[in-house]
Amino acid sequence: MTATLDQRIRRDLERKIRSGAWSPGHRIPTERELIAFYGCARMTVGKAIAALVADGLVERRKKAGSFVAQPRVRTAVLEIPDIAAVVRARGETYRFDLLQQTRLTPGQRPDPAFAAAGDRLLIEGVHIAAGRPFAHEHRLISLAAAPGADVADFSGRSPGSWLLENVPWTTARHRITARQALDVAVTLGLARAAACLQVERWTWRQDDPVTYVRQIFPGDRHDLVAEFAPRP
Amino acid sequence: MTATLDQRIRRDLERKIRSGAWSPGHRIPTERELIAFYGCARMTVGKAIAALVADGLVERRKKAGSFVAQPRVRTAVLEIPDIAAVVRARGETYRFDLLQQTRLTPGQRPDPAFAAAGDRLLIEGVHIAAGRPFAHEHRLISLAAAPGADVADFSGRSPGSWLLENVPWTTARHRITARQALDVAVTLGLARAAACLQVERWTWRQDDPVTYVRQIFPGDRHDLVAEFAPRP
DNA sequence: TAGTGGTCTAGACCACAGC
DNA sequence: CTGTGGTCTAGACCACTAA
Repeated sequence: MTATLDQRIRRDLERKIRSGAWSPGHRIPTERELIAFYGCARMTVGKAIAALVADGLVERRKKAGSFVAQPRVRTAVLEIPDIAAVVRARGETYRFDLLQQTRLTPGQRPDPAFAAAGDRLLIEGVHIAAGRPFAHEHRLISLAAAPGADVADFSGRSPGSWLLENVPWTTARHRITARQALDVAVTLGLARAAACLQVERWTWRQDDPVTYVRQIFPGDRHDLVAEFAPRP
Repeated sequence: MTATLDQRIRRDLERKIRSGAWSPGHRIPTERELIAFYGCARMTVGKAIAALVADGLVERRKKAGSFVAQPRVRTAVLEIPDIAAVVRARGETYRFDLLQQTRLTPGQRPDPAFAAAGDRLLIEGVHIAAGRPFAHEHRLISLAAAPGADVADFSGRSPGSWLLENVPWTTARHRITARQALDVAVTLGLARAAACLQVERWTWRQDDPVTYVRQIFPGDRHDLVAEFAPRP
């Protein structure tokens, strides 16, 4: 009861939808009807309905009105946190073991996954949790987009956290697949056929590629959880 | 240039942030300063900034002001679409082969992953794309939450799409892991050690559990892509 | 305590899609 | 056409908190 007016209206409408009292396709009252019902300004009911639209509960069509949307398993919000933070949240010690750090010139070892112009830094390493391998990391960094990366010290500290602090705002794309350990089996201390979760991430600053990273987790030591829940 | 005023202001501010002109921690002008600059009402700049807050680009503190947020790889929006829709979008034929359909009474074969009261329906089947196995599905449905599921016909049609149409609004939680094919290897036509992507989904209506589903995809035939991009 | 964001009002005009 | 949502204005009061 201490919430703001638009939040209370929003919850009121959401309850009617989630309970099934208003089923999918049902036309909800017009903004002007809701104004009269709640005795408030139009902007206030508009804000409440806009939040429901953002959550996919309602669809709006001009002249026709606002309708309860068909439920769909559409999207989920996936947490892709920093590995060091995950490990420390478990109460385990964390460190990053650097296996390789090489500067590549444009022609050298082109990677189809990461087509940055100019020099790139190739980094390979292992995230260690409580003394045991937690994830293998293979990373390429564009030195044009991240100047200073070639003189940073990645023995002990993961390049991911360095980039987070030193390269400003980014856009990212993730790809999640399953694969066998194979060439990283020895590094991770697994059988070659062990199932692993592979997360790839491409990061841009404006339109320039900044970094590509491929992280491989033992399937039995890591999972990803995605929530799709209404906002409180 | 045809966008609305709040969108143009939002883009204007976002460009300053993403380009690095305003770096993380920088204090952006107050709403009242922006009003003067853009010559508009306070609600309009408020809407623009609220959108930036929703995207995690800006943090606001009363009395102190609004600041460019520290970039974090926080969350990504993951598409978890209907399997039938994915297959058909590829231009392949789709069907669902039912392997087992059993009604369970409360005491029978309790599943730690799905603790619904009352009778449950256990469904096991395979999603078939272009004649080849695409995913194995193991599902439990609470008959209290989804009445009618026990008389529905799931030979040919996936229970997921049936539920989507027949059970109103839901909340969902997803878990993504990697595993070997093992007991579903024969069904999917894979080696027992083949790496597979396993997606589990728990669904509630209000606070009542509706269904639990575990889908297993051959690692080389499926992936999940998550975008974290600014809104246009 | 003063300045900031947070919320709300009571209007207004417009574009658009159904009728 | 007419009603709907979409957007915007020019104010207002309040809660919070950093200075």
